[in-house]
Amino acid sequence: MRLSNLADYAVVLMSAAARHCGAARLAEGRLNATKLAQETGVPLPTAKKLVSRLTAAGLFESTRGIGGGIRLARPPASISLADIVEAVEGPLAITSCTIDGNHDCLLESGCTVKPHWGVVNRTIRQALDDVSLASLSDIPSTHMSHRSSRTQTRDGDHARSVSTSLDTNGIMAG
Amino acid sequence: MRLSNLADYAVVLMSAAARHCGAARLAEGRLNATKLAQETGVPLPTAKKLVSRLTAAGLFESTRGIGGGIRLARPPASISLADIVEAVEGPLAITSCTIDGNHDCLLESGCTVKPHWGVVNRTIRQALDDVSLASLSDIPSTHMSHRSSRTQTRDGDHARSVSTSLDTNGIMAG
DNA sequence: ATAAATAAGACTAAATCAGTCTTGTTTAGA
DNA sequence: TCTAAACAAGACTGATTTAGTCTTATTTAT
Repeated sequence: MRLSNLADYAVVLMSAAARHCGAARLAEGRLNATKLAQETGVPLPTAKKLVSRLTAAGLFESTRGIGGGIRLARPPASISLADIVEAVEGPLAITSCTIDGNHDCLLESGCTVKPHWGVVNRTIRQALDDVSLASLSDIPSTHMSHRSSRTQTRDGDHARSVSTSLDTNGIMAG
Repeated sequence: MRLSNLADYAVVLMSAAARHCGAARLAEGRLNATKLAQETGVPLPTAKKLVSRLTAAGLFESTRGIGGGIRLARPPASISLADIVEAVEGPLAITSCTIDGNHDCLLESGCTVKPHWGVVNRTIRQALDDVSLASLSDIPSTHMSHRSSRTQTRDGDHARSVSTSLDTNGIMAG
């Protein structure tokens, strides 16, 4: 029930990208994976990989060659968390049985659980859809889900582990 | 962003248990992991493991010995999907930074993303909380998220792969 | 007191995920 | 026109997590 690290990184990366170029002022920055990695602290190779995926998914537009780079394909307001997560992790489904065409079910037609997954799934998707990239780039705070201050490669150790006293702004008080 | 197989199995298992004993008529059935495995098609060793975890989490009550078995610790109406998922997967948090006390964040205090995870997280938890075990045991249909009709062990091959034409009751039309 | 039945926990194997490296493509400059 | 530098894209390897199997410990009826 957790987001993969890759998806989390992707959100951070795109959030940074949104702050930078924002489809409007595209010629401004000549943004690329390296720059994003520097700013966010995401390891460069991982950033490159994610940029690839996000480009393939149509969230970034890339230009090759010596003057190349990337830019957001759409304005930040029209990109949601759901878009990003789905681009990195694939179809957004809680259980494999909620994926279309998956009929390898062992239970013989007496399953009482399946109908409910659809509801849960829609709710979760909605929650992710309601947060746009634009809103992500506004309020500054402290976060990133790197598990540890891992060894940076020679590509740059622009990020350092910070321990702030800001924590748990409200989780699972259920 | 998918539930682990184990968590999915756990839901199916408890749903079956709810149909059976239901804390009220507890003496009725002498339910145990083996019986649940038979009825649901979940592999026996896996069922045993899950029963252990669910018992440790306080959702099942177990009795050892020759006449032993398990039963729901609380009435089905007061057990939610969130309870089950949390029992199997641990704290319900979308990103590791939403877990209390996790401060291994690489980004140096300018993170604009974190504040939003709390909202998303609460929404998701609510969605899982809104579905009770009681409601799961009512409407029959077809489902289970086993990926394949895998080779059953000698313990029993009570389950067989069924392919119905029932699909996608509403996912990610978003 | 013994043996059978059961839950609990340790262990092994598989799958997935994260991260690194190499290759291919493009364009500026000589 | 050729060469070299910059960049994205994709293949590969290692590590972590997850799923599944097996063994051990505990309890009670006989």
